[in-house]
Amino acid sequence: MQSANGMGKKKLIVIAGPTASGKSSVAVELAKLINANIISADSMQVYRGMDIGTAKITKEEMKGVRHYLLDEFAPDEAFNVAIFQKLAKQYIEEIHSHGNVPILAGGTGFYIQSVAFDSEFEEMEIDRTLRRELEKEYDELGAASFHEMLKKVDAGAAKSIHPNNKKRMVRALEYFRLTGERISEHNAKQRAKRSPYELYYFVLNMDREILYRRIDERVDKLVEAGLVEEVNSLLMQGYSRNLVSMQGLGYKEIAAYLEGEMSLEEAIYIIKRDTRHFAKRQWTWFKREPACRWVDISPKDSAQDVAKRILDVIKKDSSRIQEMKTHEDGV
RNA sequence: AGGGGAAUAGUUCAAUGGCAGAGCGACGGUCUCCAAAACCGUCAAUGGGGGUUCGAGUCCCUCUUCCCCUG
Repeated sequence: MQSANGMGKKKLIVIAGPTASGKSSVAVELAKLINANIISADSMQVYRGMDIGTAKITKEEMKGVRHYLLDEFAPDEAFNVAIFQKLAKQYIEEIHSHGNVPILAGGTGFYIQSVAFDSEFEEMEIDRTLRRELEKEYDELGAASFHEMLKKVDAGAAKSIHPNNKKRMVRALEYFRLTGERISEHNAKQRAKRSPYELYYFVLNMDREILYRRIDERVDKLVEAGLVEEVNSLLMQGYSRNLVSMQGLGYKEIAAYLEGEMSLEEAIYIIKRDTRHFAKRQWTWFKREPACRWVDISPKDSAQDVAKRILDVIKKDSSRIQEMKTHEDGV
């Protein structure tokens, strides 16, 4: 019998948080405690050959815990939420079928949402042409006229999307043309969804000052570890600067440096700044997600400590759900 | 010490004597198929004192601070 509060549902643990908060190692420690497997929820770590810039977890750091969705794509392959969701759902099922618990770990809130709340995406692989056309139309008509056009078919979307936001303007109209449904209505429906999982959604949280310092330090370390060489090697292999994967933090800036557009110092400054901005956007995302539980950590806490604290919360919740279940059965 | 120059938002720069603006930043936010992307909003300044003028960031005097040159 399926009902609210996770009864009858399968467990899914999420370890999220801003970049450089220590998610990866906490996820590993937690996985060791409960015999779980980890699915990476990261839009950049799926790419092979992009290791240093994405601060990808190493074999040793995995400590024998199985990780999914790392290194699955070449840097010039298309990747997006829909693809992520499809694969992640497959892996979750596979992990459950082995009797293990899946941990979704990463910083891409949008991707986590798509799995944790099972967003619906239509099949639309083929339709790159329509999007191209709409993008062209947007450029030709200008933001204001395009906005008017959208308003005629989907007033709700037109109201909530800023005319300057080309990506979402185009997407909203594309969605309508493709499905005949308004994206504003679709989104409202999706937002009302409950998780199909017994969901434990944790967000690692750290003092802002401290996190920003960690980001600066990490960028310096990445450069020392050979970020420039990594980007150079990708370019030499023929991966173009305008690939989506090459828009990742650290990659576009170092590519610009290698092309002589800026000094290395400038590139490093920009990477640090933009990574801080990124962390801020991640916070904003998780803040508006009501399912999130914030785990305050300080740099002194070891990954094991944090993992234990998280496990305590899971146990408590889990036993409450169990109680409710037996109570319901007894009635 | 003498001579010259500068002083405007956290920072880099704007502003015929006529409503002090912009970029970067900091802060807040949006997000349901490019999301490490894309986009929006808010904050914040004329170094101190005097004068000229209907009106001074702008002109004059003075103090302070900084830069350059000479010694």
